[in-house]
Amino acid sequence: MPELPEVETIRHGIEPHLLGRTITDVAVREPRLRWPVPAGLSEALTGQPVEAVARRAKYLLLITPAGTVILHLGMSGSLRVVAADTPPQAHDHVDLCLNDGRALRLRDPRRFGSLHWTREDPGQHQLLRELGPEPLDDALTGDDLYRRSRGRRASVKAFLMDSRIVVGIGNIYASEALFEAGIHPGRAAGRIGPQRYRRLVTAIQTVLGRAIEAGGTTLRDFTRADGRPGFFRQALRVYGRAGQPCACGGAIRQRVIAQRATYFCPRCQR
DNA sequence: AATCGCGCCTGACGGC
DNA sequence: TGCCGTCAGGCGCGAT
Repeated sequence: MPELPEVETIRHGIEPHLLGRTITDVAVREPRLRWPVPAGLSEALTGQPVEAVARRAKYLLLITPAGTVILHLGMSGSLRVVAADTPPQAHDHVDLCLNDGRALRLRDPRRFGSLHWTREDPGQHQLLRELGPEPLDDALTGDDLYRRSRGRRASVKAFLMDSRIVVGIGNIYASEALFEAGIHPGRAAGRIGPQRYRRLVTAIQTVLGRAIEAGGTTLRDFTRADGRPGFFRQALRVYGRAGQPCACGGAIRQRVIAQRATYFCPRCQR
């Protein structure tokens, strides 16, 4: 499931294939994604050069002079750059055809992903407007998290996964960052001090940075634009390791916190 | 205002 | 072997 490191890996992978290329056609074989793929995309995009391939939170932004394609990969979405005449397989829902005979192909078996089109500033789009800071920017500080967590009784894990607080952290990296910071995922967000929030921000940045360097985490179906898996799975310290020993000698536990499977070491995390 | 629970969807997996 | 029920999981939305 693509979280921030996986989306950043995809962005980096597709960027050289798109930058400066012109869109020659858009083929929508299955418009029923999380929201319907807008009609008239081909008319809007044909002839447009791709000026930039950007990312905001877990959204990919394909920026053209006429507007921006906003893409979310949901749980199972992937992007490949293929020869445009490659026969589409099951769940290959959308092709953006390029003027070099290739196409950017969106596959999404579970169809939790989405594709939006806006002619306005994408930052003002409904889906992006209310998002919190990027975790890898200096904009995110421990003092901010501390301030915004006051009075919150929900778990720090739920707090971290709230995209209005900070974006890009999903189920895997929430467990990993909290382990790295030595904070128990079930602790109420409002009962953690400023020092520990500063440590948490450092942990988030360390974990996400390392995951990006490794090309993301492949659990089952994540692949990069060229089809290779990511290699961060073997570097995961707690996620998916219930019952295995932590470095401290204790056993890693699994529990449902914030409605999701959560992994932690009860000895290292308080 | 914060929090919770739902629903979208398919493939994998386990039990019988 | 094959069928079927269950679950995972991002995230917006409505209910509380």
